[in-house]
Amino acid sequence: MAAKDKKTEQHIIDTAMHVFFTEGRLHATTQDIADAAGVNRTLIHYYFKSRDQLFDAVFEKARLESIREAQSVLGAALPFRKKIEQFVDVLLKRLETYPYLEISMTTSMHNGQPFRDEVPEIFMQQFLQEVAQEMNKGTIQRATPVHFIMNLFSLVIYPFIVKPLNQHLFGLNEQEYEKIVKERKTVIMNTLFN
Amino acid sequence: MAAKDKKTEQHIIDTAMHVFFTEGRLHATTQDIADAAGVNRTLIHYYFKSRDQLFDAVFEKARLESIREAQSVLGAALPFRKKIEQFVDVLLKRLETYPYLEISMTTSMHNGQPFRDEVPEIFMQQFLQEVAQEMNKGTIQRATPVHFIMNLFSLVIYPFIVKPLNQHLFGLNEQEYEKIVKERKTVIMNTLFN
DNA sequence: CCATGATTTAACAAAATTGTTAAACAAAAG
DNA sequence: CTTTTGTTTAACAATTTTGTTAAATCATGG
Repeated sequence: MAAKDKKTEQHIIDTAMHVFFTEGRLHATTQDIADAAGVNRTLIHYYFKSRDQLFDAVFEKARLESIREAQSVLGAALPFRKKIEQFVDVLLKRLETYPYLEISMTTSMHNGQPFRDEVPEIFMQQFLQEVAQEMNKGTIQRATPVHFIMNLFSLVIYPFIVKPLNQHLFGLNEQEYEKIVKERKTVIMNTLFN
Repeated sequence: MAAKDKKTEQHIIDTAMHVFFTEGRLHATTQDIADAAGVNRTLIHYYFKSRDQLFDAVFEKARLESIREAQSVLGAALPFRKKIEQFVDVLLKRLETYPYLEISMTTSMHNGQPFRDEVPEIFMQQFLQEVAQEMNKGTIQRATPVHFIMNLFSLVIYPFIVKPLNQHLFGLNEQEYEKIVKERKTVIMNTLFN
């Protein structure tokens, strides 16, 4: 039953990802996750020895997915602006699925969850060079290249993270916030490019 | 002893804010907080009936501080650009003290922590009008005014939130990240203004 | 100094959570 | 059909956490 094996194991991981990264319940119990997965709590210990090891599996999968996704766009052979546009799309789509992903991973890293792969990603180093070239062309603001990517991530991700806070601050209801979100991509592109 | 009274009560709140918003340990126990405050756990129940009520007090204080700070700058009679510059300074300073503030408040709001004051802030509505005027002048990108403030918050706050994630992604050590942070203000101003 | 409120100590009950074990049951593979 | 593997059930121990209580001690204002 190697097939079903992996299937259930992955189902538990996926459910945990949903609980952590979609619902933002980073300190959900093993029982919570078992319930959400429609599975007995004992089964979680059967596949993952402990809560910590389930965490490890979840974070490793999330990390790999994020990197693969970023790489597939940023590493592609595309005109720079087109590439950024696509990447914004990818990020926005992922945020709909996992609004709490970055926030959770950061919190966890801060509280001792280590990254398995401590090596910086190579594709990112390559992309940084591409950014530098673009700065020389004058299409984007001249600065240390990481700033461009920081700006990109910030502008896309942050408004999703603090949605409830923003709704209160600006006095926006659900629909009004939806409307703003729809405008975001254009605003972001205009902000990033000269 | 009304004086000492409030003193200790505030000390506990301040300590909790430190634990939550500086260290990012949002699910610290009452014992953790008592220890950090150098105080007996029973005393926490003496001042705050329950963990939840301590939470309420902490979040209410954080919220009021944030609003007061924002208001004092954004509500001041200053040229627009100068105002934004000052606000970036204020935000950056606050982030050094409480890097996990926004992230924590958002997570908590999502998990049921309600805002006492559900009324949107008036000063923000006024400031939004100021932003609209500035857009008409052409000094900043033309869009729905909230976008400008979203951009501002995003660009300043997000890189702090995901510092560990960014360090890994870009392969930056502590000093290198410090250097980037120092450059942030200029980059942000250049990004926000045409 | 003494009365009052602040703070600690100790001890405890109740609940929640994690982790373990053994037995039973289900389903699919050989 | 029988063995193996996946899954559930039940019961339990250990730990952590919250919340409560009563008594003792400390500090200070009147």
